[in-house]
Amino acid sequence: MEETAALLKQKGLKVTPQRLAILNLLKNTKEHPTAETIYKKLSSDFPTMSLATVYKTLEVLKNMGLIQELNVGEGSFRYDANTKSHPHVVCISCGKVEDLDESLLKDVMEEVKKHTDYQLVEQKLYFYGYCPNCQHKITN
Amino acid sequence: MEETAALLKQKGLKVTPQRLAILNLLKNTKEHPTAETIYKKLSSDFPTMSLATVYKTLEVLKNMGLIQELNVGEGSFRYDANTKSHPHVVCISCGKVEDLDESLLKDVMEEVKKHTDYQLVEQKLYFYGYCPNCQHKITN
DNA sequence: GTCTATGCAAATTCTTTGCATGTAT
DNA sequence: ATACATGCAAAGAATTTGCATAGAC
Repeated sequence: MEETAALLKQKGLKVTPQRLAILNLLKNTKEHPTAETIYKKLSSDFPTMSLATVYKTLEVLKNMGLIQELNVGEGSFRYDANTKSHPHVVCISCGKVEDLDESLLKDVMEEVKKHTDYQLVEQKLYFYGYCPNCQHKITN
Repeated sequence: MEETAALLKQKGLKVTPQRLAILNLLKNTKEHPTAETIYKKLSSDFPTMSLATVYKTLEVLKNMGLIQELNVGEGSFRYDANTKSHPHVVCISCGKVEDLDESLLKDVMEEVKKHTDYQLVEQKLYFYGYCPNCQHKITN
């Protein structure tokens, strides 16, 4: 993943092992982890890394537009290397957070613009329900 | 507002001045206040009321389905006496949070169901942009 | 009178900050 | 060599909890 290093450099950021690890982790997961989760996952590779570094790094990456911060309604933030603002589905049984196809947005935005005189620039769409897995559990 | 007392009673809750005040405040505002805001607004009428009581009351009212909790992405929650899950617009200049017409939802949900195998039960839709007021400020 | 709600203070959780040291450039 | 990043510990904000007292029923 030399690509990740290039990304950081391009943004004028120093390339440190911690930054690489955090950004790569986010790029290679679909889990939308929290700062805490990231910290725990990396603590085997970086036993001395502090949670503060995770937060500082996430802040920097967010400001540089390399990641985005999600707020699913839990009281803590989740992070996503997909920076396009795309809709999410949250499983209300197991807590999993998944992406929804972004193609939804166009139609939705059209509709919304009819209903408001705000000049819209962004949106956050969260859908809640039972994932296929949890549907089975409940049925049984 | 004897109606509010009846609502509480009906849910098996004791009717206290604090609960009445909090629920009435939420019913009579379109501002989607935070716990802190509610606390401040009521502190003239209830100088001895504590913030913990506000939080406890909001928790109870939420669990009873009399209010809903919003998470606009600020790190603190807002509260709304309209318990139907309806979309919101947030002004990214002045921070105001307004309701959007709920009629939007039907079409949106139809569309979303085509894109996921989750069994959807709810959604939270937040749109961000500039309110008419702030649009003027920026233009000038 | 009983049982729940309140108010205070302390505790928790998530996140941010200050500062000395370490490290990428 | 310089400037920025890291790690630690302490501070901060939002929220929750424990417990004695007060108040609703």
